[in-house]
Order: sequence, then C-alpha cells, then structure tokens
Amino acid sequence: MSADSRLNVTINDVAAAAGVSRATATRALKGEGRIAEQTRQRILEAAERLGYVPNTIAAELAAGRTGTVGLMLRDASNPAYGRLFARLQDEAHRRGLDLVTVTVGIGADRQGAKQVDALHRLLGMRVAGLIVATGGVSTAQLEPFADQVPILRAGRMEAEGRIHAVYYDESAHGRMLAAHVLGLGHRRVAVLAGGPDVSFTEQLRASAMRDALTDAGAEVTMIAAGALPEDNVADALEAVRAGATAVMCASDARQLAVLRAARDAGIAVPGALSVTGCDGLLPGGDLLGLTTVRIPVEQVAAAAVEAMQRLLAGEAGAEPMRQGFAGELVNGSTAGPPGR
Amino acid sequence: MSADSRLNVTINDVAAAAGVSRATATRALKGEGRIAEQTRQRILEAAERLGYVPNTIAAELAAGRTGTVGLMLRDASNPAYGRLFARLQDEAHRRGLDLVTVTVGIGADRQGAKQVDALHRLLGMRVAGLIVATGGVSTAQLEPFADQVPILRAGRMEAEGRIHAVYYDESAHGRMLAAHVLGLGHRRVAVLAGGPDVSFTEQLRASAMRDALTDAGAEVTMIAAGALPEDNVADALEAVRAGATAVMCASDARQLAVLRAARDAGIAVPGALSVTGCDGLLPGGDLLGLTTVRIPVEQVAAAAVEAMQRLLAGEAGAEPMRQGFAGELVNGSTAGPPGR
DNA sequence: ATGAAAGCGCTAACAC
DNA sequence: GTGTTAGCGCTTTCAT
Repeated sequence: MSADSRLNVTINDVAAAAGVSRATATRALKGEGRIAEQTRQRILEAAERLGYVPNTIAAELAAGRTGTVGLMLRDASNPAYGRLFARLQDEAHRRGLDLVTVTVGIGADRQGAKQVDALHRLLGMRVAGLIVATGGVSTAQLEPFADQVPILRAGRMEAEGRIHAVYYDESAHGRMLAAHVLGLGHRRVAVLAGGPDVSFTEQLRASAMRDALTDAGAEVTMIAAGALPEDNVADALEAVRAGATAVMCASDARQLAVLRAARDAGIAVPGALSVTGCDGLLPGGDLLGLTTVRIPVEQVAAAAVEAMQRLLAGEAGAEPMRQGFAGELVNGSTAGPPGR
Repeated sequence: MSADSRLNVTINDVAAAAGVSRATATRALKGEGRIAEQTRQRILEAAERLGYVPNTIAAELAAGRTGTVGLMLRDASNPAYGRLFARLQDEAHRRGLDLVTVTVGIGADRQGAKQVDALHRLLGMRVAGLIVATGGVSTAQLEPFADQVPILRAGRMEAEGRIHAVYYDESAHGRMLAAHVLGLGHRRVAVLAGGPDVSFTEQLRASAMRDALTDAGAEVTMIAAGALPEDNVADALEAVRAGATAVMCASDARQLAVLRAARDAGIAVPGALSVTGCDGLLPGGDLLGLTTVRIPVEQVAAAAVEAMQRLLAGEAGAEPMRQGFAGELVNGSTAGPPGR
C-alpha cells in the first residue's frame, strides 16, 4: 500500500518477506513443483500483503515464450468486425487463451505501412500465435513468419500458402441471395458492391451473385461503388429506372443507403423495387425487414480460436487448415416479387 | 529468409553482421545518439537483410518502461463500445500512442474476478497508462494503482478519488430526452431501464429522466428491467394500457424491443404511443425514425486519448481530470404528441 | 563515434 | 522441498 509498493514490488521482495529464495517464490506463485504447503501459504500471503503484481514482461522474456495470442483487427466500428472481435475475445477467454489486440485503421496509406507496423508490433511481442482479422494485411506479408508462429486468418479465405484460415463462405452467401431473388421472379437485377480496391469481401459476394444470376438467365448490371455506403446509390436507382426490379447490395450498409434513397425518391419497396443486403448483424434489422444473409460470426470465431489452440498445442497436421462457414438467409420484407 | 532467421534474429546477429557492437546497433536502430552515417546505413541494411524484428519484450524490460497504453474494454458487440473502441484506437494511432486491449466479458462472475484478472494482465505488462472503458471494474480496484500509472476512465463518470475521467454526460442526455417528451405534451410516462445491478449508465439516464419529468409535474412509472433488451417490455406496455402515452427507454436496444412489441400488439407509434431511446449509434436508426440522443463517442475518444497523452507527458495538474460531454437529440418519428 | 559491462525481473535447470 | 546459478534480448551508463 505504500507509495512505492504495488507495481514496484518484485518477486525478490516477496521471497525476502517470506524468507525463501526467489525460485521457491516463483514455484509457489505459479503453483508448480512440489513445495511444502506451509511455505506456499506464507509466500502467497506475503505476495498478497505486498500487493505484488508479477511483471509479465520479465516472465515472458525469461521463459522465452508468450502465453498470448496476437489479434490483428480491422476497424471495429464496422459491426461485423465488432462482433467478430467480441466473439473471438469471448472464445479465447473461455479457452484460457490470452489475446492482445491491435487494430489497423482503414485509411489509405502507402504500401500498407500501418499494417506492417501493427504486424511488427505483435511479432515484436513474440506472441505465441497470430489471428489476422483484416483484409488489409496481405498473405505475402504474413508468409515469411508462418513457420515461426502459427498464423490464422479469420473471416476471409486464404487461397494457398502456409497461412491457416477460418472464413465466411461469401460466395455461398452471394448465391443464396441470388437464388432468393431469382425465386421471387426477378430477371433484371442491379448488383451494387464496393469496387475491387474497396472490399475483397464485397467482391466475392457480388461476383457470386452475378454468376448465379446470369447462369439463371437474368440480366445483371454490376455497379462498382466507392467505399462509402451511399456511393453510387444513384447509379443503382438509375438502373432501376432503366428496368431493373431488384438491387442486390453487397452489404447491409449499402442496403440501408439504397432504402433511404428509394424512400426519398418515392420508390415503393418491395412494391416497385426489391432490395437485398448481406451481413445480418444490424440490431433492428428485423424491424426494417432487411432481406439479407446473417453471417456466421459465432461459428467463425469459435472455430478460429479452437484452431489456434490446436495449432499452439502442435496438434495440427502438415496441411494448413481451411474451414469455411456459410450463414443463413434472412427473409425480410425488402424483397418481394417484381411488381409494377 | 532461412528457416531460423526472422524472429530468431537478435540484435547480436545484426551487430555481428554489420561488424559493430550491440550498443552501436541499438543506437542505429533507434536513431538516437551520434553515429557515423555510414555505419548507420550498414547496420540498417544488415537488419533489413536478416529480417530482424526487435524483441519488444526484452526492450521494455531493459528500458524499464513500456511505450504502450493499456485499454480495458467491455464487450465490443455492444455498438457503443465497439465504436468507442474504434475511435480510441484511431485517436491513439494518430497521436502515436500504442494501445493494447484486453476485453472483459460481461458474464456474471463472482466478485468481478475476471475484471481483476484483466486489470492484472495489463498492469503486469507494466503499461505506461491505463484507459478503462468498462463499468465492470470499480474505482476501488483501480485506486491502489493510481499513483503508479495514470488511469483514465472513458465513458463513465468518476465521482472522486485519483482516477481521471472523460465521460458521457448521461444525466444531460436523460434531461434532453425528457424535455423533448414533455415538449410534445406527454404527462404520463413510463421509463424503462436496466436495474441498478444491470447498468450504471442506464440508471443515470433513467433517473435524470424521472427527475426532469416529475419536476415538470408528469406522472412517471419506473420499470427496472433485466439485462436483456426485451426484458420487462411487457411491463412497459402494461403501463401504456394503464394510461401512459410515452415509454422512454434508457437505451436504443430497449427502444427497439418496445417498438417490436408495440408492432406485435398493434399499438400505433407514434399515434398511440411515443417511444424514445438513447445511444443514437445504430446504422439505420434514421430509417426506423428512432427518437434518441446521439452520444458523443468521437469527442469522448479524442478527449480521452489527448488526456492520456498529457498525463504521460507529466503535463497534468494535481487534480484528476474530469471532462464530460453531452450528445445531441435526434428528433425521430417514434415520438409525437400524445394521441388516442 | 563506438565498445564493454552491468543489469531489467523473472524462469528453469541443476544441485543439495 | 528449496537454493544457486545462469541467462532471456535488450538498453544504458561509463569508458575509450
């Protein structure tokens, strides 16, 4: 309690106070090795009394390993990443894994310097494993470290190489939505998605939609949008005026933007226009009647942490892990049969 | 590039490769002290070539201090915390502060053992400062460390003691909403909020609402709800049947639950019932016409990080910092004049 | 401008 | 059971 107790108390102080050697104190504190129950108590009591907080920095340096897994996360204001983050933390907690997180902004920066920065910060901490939940850092940047520490990409596929992956099956999502829209009877559809440089995920969804739609003989207008949800929404409405009866958005954020625009333009949804999105994470999405796919965040988080734990335990096979999960369709009221 | 390069490369290797001593290598790598530009280049080049990633664990132990600020966060699936998290990270990034985050679940656990756990993990890392963005850890638990390391609570007030705070002025939010509802003409109002054990924030909002309402002569029914948004919504509707014309919810999540229930019960909003919430962070809240207060996440995050930076620089006064921010009313379509 | 040497607080053999 | 000892990889005086 004294001003220079607490964080300044070392294990030496504890050992001295208990009248034992540092080694014995370590053992007692970690509950390993055999010690007399009596001394153990004495040491624990001393630690408690002095307010000892073990210096993990020193411990990890001495032990030559870390107990923590690094998590690289993309901007968590995106609900999808926010939830994934929360679930990953939860799962890790449950399994006794310590997670330390660094986030990387999404600002355009030259050559992804920030991502590399964040990566190095984590690797500099000599984390025991790495979970990467951001598209921002490339496989090529990860690869060099893949045989030093298990690296697992969460949320997004990893096509090849030594990086493990537990991911959303976005192509399946795209197909599910396309099938739904087709089933409703639409034959002229606009697909609104971030351009290739904007979002890999949206691209995946959008191209799956396009393929499924064209395969079924529908006429598709692809609209490559900017990063903001409201970008290029006008183009989508233009397509509607030109005859499209449905706008399929690659994200719920875009779906909201389209709904807003449709409302402002006096276009009835789903009467004159059907709209779909993807993500399914918005609280209140049910009230809005969003038609979407609920991505399986929980499953991906659980599988990712479990996989990481296996990797840390060395139980992994020679092959990198690849596990995909598809969510389920949320049949809302923003999409209906094409009307007039 | 060889299998045991990269993470196994120490500064010794770099020094050796460059034909200098460890000390010189350190200087070159940190860009401090005077060294011949030529040797500097040689060292940097060697580091690059060997793929050297500095071991921050060792560096921090040796230096006796950390460059990182710890962030204790509550479950980020809550949009309010998710956004705060994202903004804090952003701000920290911008200001060159390194943040390491640990989250604490919200599960009921005996005596908040998990919170203490998380706290110790951060303190064990000997972080340079601590930002606490969860109500889960109490002032009493924080206090003992307050003179070892600057501790700043973000999002929630800190009444006394040595803990700094940058917070949402929830009482103001409650008053703003109450004034709005009163202004619309309501005189019989139900207030739905998590009970005292559920959410401190909601309590703050709710009691401010109650006070403002009763001060204006309105009749108020307080409903102490459970943790889930849908908890006790039935009680709120019961109050409506008994004559209340408005239900003020302490959070938007509860507002959504009430809207859902009202819809299912065939109660017109805002015709027969006005509903308000608080948070204002839901994407699509505008489409739903939510009446709410948008909490000033950005301001709080920015102020918190700035404050922390000042504290780290030792520029703080003797008094703990206390900075509150109020958001603004979002005048939606879920609240209107009392009708019949 | 560079090197030598002494630790930082802890763990982990290895003795006793 | 408990103590001794040698580091972990790096920073930092203090010499030179």
